[in-house]
Amino acid sequence: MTVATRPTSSPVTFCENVTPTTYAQTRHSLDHLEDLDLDALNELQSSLLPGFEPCNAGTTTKRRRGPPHRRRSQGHIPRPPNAFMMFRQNFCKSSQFKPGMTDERDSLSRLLGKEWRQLPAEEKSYWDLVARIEKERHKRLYPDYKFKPVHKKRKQVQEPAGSVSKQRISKKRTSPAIDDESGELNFSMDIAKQRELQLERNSYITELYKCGYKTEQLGPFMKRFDAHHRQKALGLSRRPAHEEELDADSHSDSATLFDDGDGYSSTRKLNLDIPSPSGSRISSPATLAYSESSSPAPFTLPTVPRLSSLVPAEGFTGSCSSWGYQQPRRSSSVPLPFGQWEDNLFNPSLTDSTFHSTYPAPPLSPPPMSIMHPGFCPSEMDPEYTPMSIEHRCLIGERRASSAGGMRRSWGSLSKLSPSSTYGQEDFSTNRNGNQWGWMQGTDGGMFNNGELPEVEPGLFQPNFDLSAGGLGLSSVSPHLDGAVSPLDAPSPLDSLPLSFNAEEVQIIAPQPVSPVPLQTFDALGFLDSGDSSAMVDAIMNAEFVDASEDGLVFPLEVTN
DNA sequence: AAGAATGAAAC
DNA sequence: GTTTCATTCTT
Repeated sequence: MTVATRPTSSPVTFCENVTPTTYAQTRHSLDHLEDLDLDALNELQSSLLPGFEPCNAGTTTKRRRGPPHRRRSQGHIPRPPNAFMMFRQNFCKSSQFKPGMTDERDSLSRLLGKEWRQLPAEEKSYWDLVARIEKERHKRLYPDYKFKPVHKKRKQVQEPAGSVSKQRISKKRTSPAIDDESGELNFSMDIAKQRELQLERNSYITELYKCGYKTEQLGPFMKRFDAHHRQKALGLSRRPAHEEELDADSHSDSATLFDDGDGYSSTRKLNLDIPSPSGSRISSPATLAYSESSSPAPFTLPTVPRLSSLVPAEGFTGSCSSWGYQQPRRSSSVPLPFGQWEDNLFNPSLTDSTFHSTYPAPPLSPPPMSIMHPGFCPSEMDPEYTPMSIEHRCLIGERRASSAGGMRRSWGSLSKLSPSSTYGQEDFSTNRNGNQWGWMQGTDGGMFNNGELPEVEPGLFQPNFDLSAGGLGLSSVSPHLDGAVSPLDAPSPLDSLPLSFNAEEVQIIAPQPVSPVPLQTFDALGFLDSGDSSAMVDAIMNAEFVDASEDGLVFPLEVTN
């Protein structure tokens, strides 16, 4: 476990230490690979690549069944891999990666592509060397090999002079995150700003990928991102919801970077994996993802600040009897639905004052980045949010709002909690000011022993996680951190609290593996598509209640009259 | 002859 | 879907 003295926002790369460390010892000049025989090459390669076995050139022996002309059994000889291929293969072989970490191959490829482009020159040259050796080995093993790609007949497309081939345009569109200056970001903004925004946009996309989102799921995220920044740049007041809907639906010339014709609409399709209304219990995929027996964690993600001691800041003269730090967390049960939430968030016709006090609702103005992600319900305490309708409640899934919305984990010192029959002395620690304090969880004031947080909350690693700092009973000093706050660069909560702390008492919890949370929608009855909300409400009200407190199953919506 | 386009390598 | 390189196609 790594212990640091200060929470940092040091960049956490997606795949640290992908390059074997032995490189340093073998950096001597290797200009004469051509002179080495196969044995020498094998030896050299094994010294460079841990786990290297001098089998056939190419790399692994087992290979997926390819097209007939490329079967090993047919005597096909694969090309020698290039540096990137070696890099990628090594990553997949290494303990960092296990099959199943990403559902989608291409997201891994994209991540690795980005990683490769950012790889320090020194590490790149390591992989160049490995690839060179591989090439030489290949030459020794198959002296007569010649790469003979089979060219398909290129179809002749006659274009009128001056027009641009469509093929050419689409060909260059490699990753949505790269080098695309077109799209919605192109409003009146100077070039430098645009570039900066583009970079921000790219890293946002990377964050999403890291958290397991798939390319086709990014549409709503980027839609909000673009809308938010366009608004910011133009300094406009709120843009009517229907206009945004129009933007999304009409594929006009204001296409976004993700608009491939069906970019946004694809996320509107419902992915049904939900409890049946009859109340049969179906385990949530999210629950599975959190369980220990599920597939291995995808990535090592950032660290979490953790306080072992809090004391009021010097000069703080607040009158509250309790103070602390609140960290909103997402419910650990199930993810929020995708797409529908986004698409309806701004629809003013979907408000309903009945649930004013209980449920989060669409914002009146462009949302802070923190709620541009489905998966985080803003606090009902926030004046920015208006009442929420039944429709909205359905949109957040068939759960009580309390479990759908962001929960808050608090810790700090509470005068109302003192050693008693409920909480024993062992539940408290004494800080250096002599104050007793303990951790609390949720809203019930339950405490954990001796300052230990019970578990690492996976939601902390979500890109949608909002590190807003709040003080218990200290609303005046709980700044809401607006803007794109990813766990990677969110300011330490320590920075925004009226607290001082002992540097040596601040620890970093070692990075914990976190499984990607499957994104799903929970439209049990399929009404969202039909738009028949009254039927939906009827059905939900008649649905059997499923008690699932233990294993985090989905609750039917609790309807209050 | 030079530049563009494309296949193949691993997963 | 990734990067790179060898080869082939096009101008």
